[in-house]
Amino acid sequence: MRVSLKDVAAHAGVSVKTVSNVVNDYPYVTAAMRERVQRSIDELGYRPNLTARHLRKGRTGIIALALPELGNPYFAELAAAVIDAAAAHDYTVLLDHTGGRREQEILVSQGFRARVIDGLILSPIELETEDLRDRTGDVPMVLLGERDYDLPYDHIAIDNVAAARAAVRHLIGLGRREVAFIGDRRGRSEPAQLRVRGWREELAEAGLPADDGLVADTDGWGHADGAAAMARILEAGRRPDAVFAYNDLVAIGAMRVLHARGLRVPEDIAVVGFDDVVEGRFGAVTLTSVSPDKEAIGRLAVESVLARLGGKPAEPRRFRADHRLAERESTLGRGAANA
Amino acid sequence: MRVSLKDVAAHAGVSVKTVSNVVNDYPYVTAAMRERVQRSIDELGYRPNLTARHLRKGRTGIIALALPELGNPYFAELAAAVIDAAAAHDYTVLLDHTGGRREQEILVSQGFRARVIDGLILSPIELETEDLRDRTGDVPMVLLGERDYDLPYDHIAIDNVAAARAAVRHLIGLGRREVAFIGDRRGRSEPAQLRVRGWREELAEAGLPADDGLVADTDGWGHADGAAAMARILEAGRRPDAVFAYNDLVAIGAMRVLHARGLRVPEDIAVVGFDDVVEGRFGAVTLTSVSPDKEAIGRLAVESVLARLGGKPAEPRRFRADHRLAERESTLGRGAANA
DNA sequence: GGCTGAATTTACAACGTTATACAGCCCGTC
DNA sequence: GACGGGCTGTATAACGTTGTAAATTCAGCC
Repeated sequence: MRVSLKDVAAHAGVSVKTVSNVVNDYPYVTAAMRERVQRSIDELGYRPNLTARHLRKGRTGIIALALPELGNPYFAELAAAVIDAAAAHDYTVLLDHTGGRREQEILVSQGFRARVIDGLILSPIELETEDLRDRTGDVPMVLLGERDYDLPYDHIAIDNVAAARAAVRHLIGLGRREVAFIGDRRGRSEPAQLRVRGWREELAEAGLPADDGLVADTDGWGHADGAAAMARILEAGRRPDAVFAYNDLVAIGAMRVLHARGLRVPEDIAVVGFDDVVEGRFGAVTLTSVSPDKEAIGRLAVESVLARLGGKPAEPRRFRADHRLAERESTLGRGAANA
Repeated sequence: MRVSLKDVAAHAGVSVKTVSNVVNDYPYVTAAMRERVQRSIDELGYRPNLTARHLRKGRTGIIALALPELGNPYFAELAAAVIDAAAAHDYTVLLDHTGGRREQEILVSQGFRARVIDGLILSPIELETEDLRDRTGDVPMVLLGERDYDLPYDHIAIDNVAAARAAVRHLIGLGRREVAFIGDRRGRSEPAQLRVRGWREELAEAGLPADDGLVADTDGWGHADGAAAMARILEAGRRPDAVFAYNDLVAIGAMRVLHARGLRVPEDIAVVGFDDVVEGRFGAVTLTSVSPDKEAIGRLAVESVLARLGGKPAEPRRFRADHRLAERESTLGRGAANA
């Protein structure tokens, strides 16, 4: 059985509290006593039981991070950033994935999946505002990503509309006139809507028509979805000279189809993705992509959830993490600097 | 403040234990009592404090999974498999990443990173047998991956030598005669050694020379490492007709370089990877790859760590998960079935 | 040598839960 | 109508830790 404070106390011939004092570096302990107790601790191999400590203190030292899917490298990279940011505050991260399904997201937001946690960072996809309304308020929660909820939770996102506009502006600046958007979800995904809006606004500003026939829906946001949507556009007889994809996976899937049909990127069709995942930097054609500052997002998320720990009812805050456009071969052509 | 059993008991006018009995579906509770208590529970919004429950029961319901890096999609996909397998047993997963660094791995194996856990699944890269020798034995641990430790821990791996041989056999069967291996770590990585061994054995069996000049070292196992190694081989004036890479990321990095230099895959050089990550199925040229059964690995890992919970000192077991070769365009050429 | 006050150590009660053991109660039986 | 036994419900004591407050020790000083 495991060694407890009591065992150490008996072994050292002192009270339990004294051992606790040594373990916690309580100042009023004589050097002699400290050494004597420490010897017993070492000898017995005592290790504090964190569950008990947490029960006593009311904190667990764990925050949960719930992401739609780990298979998407964007989320994997984000998870790594959150884990590192949490470690810097002596917190560990319990990871969950929701598949982006509303039910799972509700379960997570209510704390039914991971319940021994001090805080929750949730990246919702389908979750609705009403799903959060009667959330029991004991565990602070921070929302991540593009959805905009009118609720008193901290929220960390990048400016999707601005980012999308920058991407489309880049394409227009390169002389492209027919820019498709791939990755809408039949208007039912808010982040996709924001990016479509950016696309629309930037085209309008350039005096170009925003042709709804060039907005392609997808079921998901993986490689296969991008490939299927790109194929549909081409089979409908459309031939845009540029594609702005919801994310990098969709973009890479689309490029795969273009390649298979003998269309050159970027000569025939330029492609811009979103997320700047590592994968995009190592395809046959490197991918131009909107690059959110993942470290900043992870850091902000951890810091804001930890700041709420005391249950302080501060005003909810909205953080905007930075983004930039990483320009690569899929828009600039072979030999482009690998930004 | 949070509602506790005591509050519910006071509200319902019964003892604490009775409320506990209702919560835990203890059979000897009358329907009337059950309903009365349940009403109080609902009214007050009671939710059990798992920390306390865990303290009492000695279990936390959490297992830790420590992987080298999440950025590698193989590990992200594996993590997803473990999370799902754990959820099937009502366990949640605390995720950590070690960067594949020995010190981090030691810390994790000793439980210094995540300490509120019932069990640990560790995928080591640099960890040495001696690092585990004086591990304090309270938390059961299962090792994942290719390293072979002579220690009493369950271990789950695929047969690396056999898998590597299958990959090389496939290349030889396609008529390739000069097969490079990319991704050794100067002989210091055991899993790489196993794959090199498979490469060597299969070449020997085919009566082909195993040319050490065609074994390329890398510092890591990411895209960039594969790209650098491939470039080095070509710059040394070598022109193999096939490449077997340590993993898919290395393979994709290598293909990127081949493409940039105008070499065609597979016509000029066929490429085989390892891990079968999704990314490999959506490049301009889809990647032939050794495909380990990740679901099986995740399932076996969770099941064996949970089986050890009682501290039963059963004989350590070694599980071999299945693998197969997913044959795609990087060896078969355009139009290959997308296995 | 006893007094004072600071420095050190300790006893005890929590934190919220469940296991154990026991106390009623109701029912049928002899 | 007392007795045994199966149902229900309860008091109490843990689980291992730390905060509080009280007890002890000790040095310095009159």
